[in-house]
Amino acid sequence: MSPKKKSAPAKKPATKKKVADKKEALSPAVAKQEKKTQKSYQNVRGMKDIVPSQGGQWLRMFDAARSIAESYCYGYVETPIVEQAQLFVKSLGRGTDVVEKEMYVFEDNEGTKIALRPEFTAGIARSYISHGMLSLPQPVKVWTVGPLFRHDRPQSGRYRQFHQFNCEVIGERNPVSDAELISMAYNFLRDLGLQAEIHINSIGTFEDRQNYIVELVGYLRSKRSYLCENCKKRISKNPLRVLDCKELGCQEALEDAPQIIEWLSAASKDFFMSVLEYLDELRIPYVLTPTLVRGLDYYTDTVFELFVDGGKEQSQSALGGGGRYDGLLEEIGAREATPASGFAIGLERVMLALNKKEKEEQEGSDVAGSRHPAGIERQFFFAQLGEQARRRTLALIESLRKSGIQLGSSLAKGSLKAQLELADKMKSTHSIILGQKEVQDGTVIIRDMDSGIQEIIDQKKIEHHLRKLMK
RNA sequence: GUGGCUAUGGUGUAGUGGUAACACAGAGGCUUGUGGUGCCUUUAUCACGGGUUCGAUCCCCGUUAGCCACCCCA
Repeated sequence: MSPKKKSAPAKKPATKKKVADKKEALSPAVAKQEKKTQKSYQNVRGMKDIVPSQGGQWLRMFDAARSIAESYCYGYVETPIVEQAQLFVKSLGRGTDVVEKEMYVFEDNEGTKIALRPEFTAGIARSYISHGMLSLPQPVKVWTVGPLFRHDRPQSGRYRQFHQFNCEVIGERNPVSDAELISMAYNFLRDLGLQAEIHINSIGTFEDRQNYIVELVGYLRSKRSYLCENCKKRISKNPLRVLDCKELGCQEALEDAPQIIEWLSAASKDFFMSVLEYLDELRIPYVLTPTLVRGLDYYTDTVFELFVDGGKEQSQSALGGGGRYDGLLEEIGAREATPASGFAIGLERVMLALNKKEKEEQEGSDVAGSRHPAGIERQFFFAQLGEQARRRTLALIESLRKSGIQLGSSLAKGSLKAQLELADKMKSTHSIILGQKEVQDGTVIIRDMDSGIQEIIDQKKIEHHLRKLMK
C-alpha cells in the first residue's frame, strides 16, 4: 500500500541506520525487486478514476440516462471499444482533428489497424449494417453509454478517456426525429437539475455546404487583412471554423459574411424549419446560431450543441451535441441510403456542471451537510458485540438483505463505540444492536439515533419493525 | 500539438538554505455494551531525477503530472 515508507536510498546514512541494516540482510535480488515496487504508479495521463465519493452521482447519471432512453422506447446497445481504424477514418473524415491527431491507433498481433473508439456513432452505424437492422421496422432507435478515447491534451472537462450518453435514430429522414433527440438531451439534463441552452443550426447537404464554402472563402479572402493569424490559416484549412473565432477583429470582419442558411437547398431549408417548429411545439427553447458548425465530416442538415450557464463564454462548456448524418451509413457500406440522426452528451462535463451548481447552492445556504467520505449511506446499521453475536449477526443480516432491507455494518470492528460512530457517519436513523445478552434472549436492541431511545424486540420481528420505520 | 502557471501527509493549507507546522480525514487507544461534543498515540525523508552548496523541501536544470489559454471537442 505505501511502499514509500520503505524507500531508503540511504541518502542520509546517519539517521537511516536501521533501515540500512535491514536492507543489507536482503539478498540483492530481493532488494532489487523491492526497489522496483518503491515507485508508486500514477494513472495514465488524462485518465480519471471514479472514487467512491463520486460514485453515487456517477451512477445517478447512468440511471437518468437509462430512464430517459427507456421512456422514449430506445433499445440499449453496446459496441466494442475497439473497431477497425478505417471505420473512423471513413466516417469522421480523414482531415478532421479527431482522426488526424487524437485517435489511439495500434496494430494487433495480426497486423490489423485497430482504433480505440473516439465516438459512438460510427460503431453503432457499423453495427446496424453488420446485423442487417435495415430489415427491422424502421427507424431503429438505440442508446448506449460508455467510454471513448481521444488523445488530446487534457484540461478541465477534457480527458483522454471520457464517457458519453448517446442516442441514435437510424433509418428515417424526418425532422421530428431530430426534434425528439434534442428534447431527449434537453430533458436528460433537466432531470439532473440542469437548465440547458440549445444552439442549433443547419449545414445542409454536402453540396449545399460545398457551394457555401466556395462563397465563404471568397468573402474571407477579401477580408483577409482584418483576420487574426489563426484564421488566415483556417481559410484554406477549415474555413467554417473562422465563423466562430473568438477574436473581436474577426467577428467584426465577419459581419457581412454570407450565412449558410441562405445557401441551403429548398429541401434542407424546409427540413430545418420543421425541426424548429417541432421544438416550438415541445416548448424547448433554442438559440439560432448561424456560426455553429461541427467538427466531424459526416453531419448534414441539423446540427446542435448543448450548453449550461449562458453558453459559450467558457471553453469546454459544451455538454454535448449532435446532428443528422444522412450520408454516413452509405459511406461505410450500407446498400441503400440510410438517413440517421443522433446526439451525445459528455458525462464528465455534466458532472462538472452538477458540481459547480451544487457549490453555488451551498454558498448561499451553507447547510453543507457532511457526506460519508466513501459515499455510503444507509438508513439502518447493524452493530454486534462479541464472537457469538457476530455469528448470529452474519445470519440475520443475510436474511434481511434477502428480503430487500439493506443494512450498514462493520463486522470486523470489536467495540460498540466504533460501530456506532460508523452508523453516525452513514447517517443511519436507527441502529440494531446485538450483544451476548441479546443472543441468549433471542432479542435485539433498536436504537433511535436522534433521540437515543432504545427498545428491545424479538429477533423474529426485526424485518417487520424495520419496514415500519422505513415509512 | 503550442504557450503560461503550479507541485509540501489521504484532503486543504503554513513554513524555512541546516530535514517540516496547522486543520480536517484515517487507524488504534482512554472505556470489548452505546455515536454525533473530550483526551492520547499514530499517519510526510516536502512529485521524481540531476546540479549548485559544508548542507536543499527551499536556488538552478530536466522529467512527470495537474491547472489555464490556444487548437479542437464531449
